[in-house]
Amino acid sequence: MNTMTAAPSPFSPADRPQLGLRERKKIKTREAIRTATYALVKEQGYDATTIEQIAERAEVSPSTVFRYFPTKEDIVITDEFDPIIMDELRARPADEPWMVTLRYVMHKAIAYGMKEDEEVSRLRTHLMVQVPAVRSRMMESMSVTGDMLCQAIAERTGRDQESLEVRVSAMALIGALMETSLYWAEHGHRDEFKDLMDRTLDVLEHGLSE
Amino acid sequence: MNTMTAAPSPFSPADRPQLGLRERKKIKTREAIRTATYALVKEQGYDATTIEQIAERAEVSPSTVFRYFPTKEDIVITDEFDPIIMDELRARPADEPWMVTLRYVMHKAIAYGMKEDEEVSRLRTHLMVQVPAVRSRMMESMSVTGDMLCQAIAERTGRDQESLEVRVSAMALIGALMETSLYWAEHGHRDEFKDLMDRTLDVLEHGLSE
DNA sequence: CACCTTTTGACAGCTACTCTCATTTCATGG
DNA sequence: CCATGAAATGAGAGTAGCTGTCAAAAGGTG
Repeated sequence: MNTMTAAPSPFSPADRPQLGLRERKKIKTREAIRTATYALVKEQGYDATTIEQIAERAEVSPSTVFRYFPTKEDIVITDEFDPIIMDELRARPADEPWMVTLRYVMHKAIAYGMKEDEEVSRLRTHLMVQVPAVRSRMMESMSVTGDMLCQAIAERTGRDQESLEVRVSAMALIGALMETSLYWAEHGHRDEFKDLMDRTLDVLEHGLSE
Repeated sequence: MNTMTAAPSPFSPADRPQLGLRERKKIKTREAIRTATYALVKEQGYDATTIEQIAERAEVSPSTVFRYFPTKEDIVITDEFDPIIMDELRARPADEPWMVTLRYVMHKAIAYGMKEDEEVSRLRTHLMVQVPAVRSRMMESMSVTGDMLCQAIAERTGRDQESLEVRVSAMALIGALMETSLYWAEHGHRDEFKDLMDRTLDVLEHGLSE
């Protein structure tokens, strides 16, 4: 479990005086690297942006960049949603139909993601479409979300978390969400993401038979 | 040249005299690289196997390896199924229920994949579980399959190939198949893959609502 | 055989990423 | 306030995947 503490963005380091100077600096460095990366990527594209450039603009050494993020892709694909989704899932009444819960939680997650920084959300999905490495890494990270979903589904339906059925359900859902994001980005973010999500959930709810 | 033994592909170069020497050599080189890779990976693992070693054993230069395969991962994740699946899909009567068609075609694809070389199939899925890069690349390549599936679904259901609904259906299916493969490998290939596939299709058919 | 095209190998170069080690920066107890 | 230990950083070397170029070799053709 990657409980790396430090819920990322919505709070600035100054808001948490209870943390030591060391911790606050770490958060600041993390944000500096991310900010530098987003800026450079917007200026010159993902591939043309090197770690060295990122390090330079963030005013750290290249070594430090790798200490904070295992890969270059990871710098752009923040996944802070997992714990939020999980909490929201658990907060719903246990007897609520699963699809209702899912729909509700997804709406919440979208709202959260948008509020944070819409432009960043767009850049991220844009990169998912354009840069295969980013898309791949995103899928990888979503499979972690998948494990989490398995747990949630198992809790709700009383089935075994490790059963094929549960795992397939989770992965089908992940794939569908992924494709929804891609669709949104490919169409220039013109649709309301929430509406697309609803249509996606409709498809999953009724099965692929028709 | 140590190939010629256990040719992975159902056709050996010698069987196709209609091709020029040039074409036959290319096929042979391709197979040599694959064979060398599989052997080395089995001996010392994926990460420990370098392109240089592969080139050496296949008796070609490293440059040539990259000419035949864009990435190291691609050497192990053959995807020759797409055209077969597509052909089989088109060969089914147009009024057959979609899920029946899908089930039939998947069975065919599995039978084909197994007959080819069971051990290679196992090694491949094993690598998918163990090596993230391979798993990622596999997903990437499956999204190509996804495009193809969109076309098939659109043809069958009369919907727009580019519609969100069709794309979500395809991607959910892909995700589910992926997870089924992983499940199979993680459980030591003990189950019959065909049975797992049936259970997966059951889940998709009835929707994730329950 | 001569000529053209395709394939190959050798090599140089870039960059993501890893590892090690010395230096600096923060935390803490006296 | 300082001394000691722990953590974070920077510098540098090294690995390996991957790209590009160019000349040599092999295959095809008249």
